Amino acid sequence: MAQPSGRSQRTNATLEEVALLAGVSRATVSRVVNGSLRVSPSVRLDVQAAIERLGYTPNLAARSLVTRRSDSIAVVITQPTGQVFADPFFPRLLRGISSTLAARDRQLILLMPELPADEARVANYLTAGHVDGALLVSLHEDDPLPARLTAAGMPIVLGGRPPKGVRVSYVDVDNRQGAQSAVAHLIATGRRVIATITGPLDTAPGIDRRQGYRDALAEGGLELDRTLEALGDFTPEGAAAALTELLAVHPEIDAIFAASDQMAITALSLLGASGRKVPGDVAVVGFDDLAIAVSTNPQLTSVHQPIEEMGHEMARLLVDAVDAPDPVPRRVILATELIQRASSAGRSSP
Amino acid sequence: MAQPSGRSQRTNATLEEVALLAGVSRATVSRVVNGSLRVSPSVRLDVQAAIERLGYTPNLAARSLVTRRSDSIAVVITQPTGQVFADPFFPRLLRGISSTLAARDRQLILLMPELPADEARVANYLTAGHVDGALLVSLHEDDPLPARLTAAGMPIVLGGRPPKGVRVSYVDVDNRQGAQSAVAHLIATGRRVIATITGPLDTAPGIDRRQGYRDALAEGGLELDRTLEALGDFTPEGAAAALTELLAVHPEIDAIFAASDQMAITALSLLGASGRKVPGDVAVVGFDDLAIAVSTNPQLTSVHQPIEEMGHEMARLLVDAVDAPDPVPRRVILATELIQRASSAGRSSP
DNA sequence: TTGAAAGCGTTACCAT
DNA sequence: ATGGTAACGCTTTCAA
Repeated sequence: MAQPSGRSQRTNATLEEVALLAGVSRATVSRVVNGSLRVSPSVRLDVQAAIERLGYTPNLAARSLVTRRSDSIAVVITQPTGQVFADPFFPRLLRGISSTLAARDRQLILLMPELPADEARVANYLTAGHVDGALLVSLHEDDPLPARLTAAGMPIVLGGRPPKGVRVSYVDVDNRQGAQSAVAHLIATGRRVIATITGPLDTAPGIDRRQGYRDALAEGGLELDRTLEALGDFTPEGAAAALTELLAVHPEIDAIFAASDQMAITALSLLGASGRKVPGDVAVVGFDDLAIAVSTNPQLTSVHQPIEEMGHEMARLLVDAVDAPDPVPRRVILATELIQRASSAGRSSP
Repeated sequence: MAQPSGRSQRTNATLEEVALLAGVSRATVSRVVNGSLRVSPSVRLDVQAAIERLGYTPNLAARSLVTRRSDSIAVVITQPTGQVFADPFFPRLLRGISSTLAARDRQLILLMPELPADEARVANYLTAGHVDGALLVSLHEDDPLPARLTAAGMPIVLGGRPPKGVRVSYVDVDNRQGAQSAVAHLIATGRRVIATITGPLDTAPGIDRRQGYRDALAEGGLELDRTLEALGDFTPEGAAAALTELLAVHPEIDAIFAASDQMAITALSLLGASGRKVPGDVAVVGFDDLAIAVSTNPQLTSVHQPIEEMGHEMARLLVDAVDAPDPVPRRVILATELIQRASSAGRSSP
């Protein structure tokens, strides 16, 4: 597995050396390091001084060998097609996860299987007990990983609603409510022929955002017209195709809710090309609230997702589960927020 | 350090159990696992069968304890202000790093210090010998980490040109050449009053891209006019301010090279708002080639960076250094590519 | 409250 | 080519 040669190693102080310097036994030093209460204050001070002096840091490998815990958590990002990466979702999620994990003294081990072959490797690695738990992000619909890990007794938390009837803990943003508020806003500002460009309908966000669209229509007393629902896939190409079709069938459209900013931006430019004014003729609302939303012309109204907080919650849930195993799956749904900008300004205000 | 309780653990097969089943000694099994040649084929087969049967996976902690290597690599992302994250740079870089590391059987440990306090923790963690080497990305100008790690004998590779006279291995994209090709293209298509919106000039990309702009001007026989160089900071706000100033002083501008797509997109919308046609009146070229470059109106010409390849090279360089220590710093500069789209179409071709 | 000693699972050296 | 046997650095009974 690892045949390459070794390398020069900073000789770190060991527990033994600290014990020697402090004039106590290894066991006592260990107790100090691990915050045991059964150590007299004076000895504790001596030991701490010795630790300080030697710059001692515990050898994680040795500790892990005996405790059978690694104090590290895997984050598994199973990139679907690779295309879904037009936004800085992962950096922000990772930042959220990372800061919470750091605060609780866990290492973040990042696994990004690309090929199906990698996935087997990953599953193997995880079940081999090298990590105490796993955070799973952007799973495909039929990914066997959650079931396998759960069966192996490994605590996991998913990012995003799990497919089917998989009973596991997860954290998600409220896609449905986010979409609902976006469309409700369009209705409130006088739009009546509201189309949507959906995400792929084999993904939870795609499904949930469309449902939010339908919810808002129903609540607003507008009739659901399936020909106003164009299937997109979060990509510019897909959005362009969907919108072209939409405009051909429904030239009277006065608002579009796109299930992603990427698609909304495409819509912005296509609408312009077709001679329609935004928001004069057609209002556009996106989903994601990417940074570029303020750079488009006009600036894009969009649904903001608390991505870092999602990371925080995922890490918190998992670490809690690792520290105190509990078979009951938890779920956390985070609220989204509609950020209103020029692309959906009411007709009264140009 | 870690006082919380343990947790249920999958009891993995051990070397001992495999040895028992295969009817050989632990040492022999170890040799098979590590691909030693000094094992007879028949025994090797027996052992492999036993491994398979038991689903044996080596205990990394135990291995690391004796070999004094962790077979894991840290990726340290010291996010500067947090704003610089308008593009999916990190996911792509991480993907590149991850795949190369996986291919060479190293674990990727991700460290994202946020506060200066975290940085101390990180430095400590790294020098404690828990990883075999570190990949450092997006350092601030005066970050002490490279020096500290190098002094501690830890192999490191930087992503991006190092500040000042720091002598370490690094991988960078050819920002200068990329900018040069962008501006050369503008000159070649008949533009004569070419402005630039720079990045922050205390960062390597900011400096290098401006230099590329100047190179192209010189090569094209155009005189350098510093009032055509507006200071930006990669953000929409900064770009807007810079461009407004620029247009006030030089209403005759017929091309803009923005040091980032984010800024180029802002320029696109501001130029439109000011009544100028792109590319009819003014050509615009960006840098990054973000996915949205194809969704803007008009589509944005931009300099493409091989980010995943950058990750590959970084990982490769580091793992090589870990396996075969060598004090000579290496550097790899990756070529960029100008992707021509509508925003810089020549005047002859509308 | 403290110390002695027994492992944890692996590698690597030394015999055979 | 194979096996026996020390380590590796730490935690954790068990005694004292």
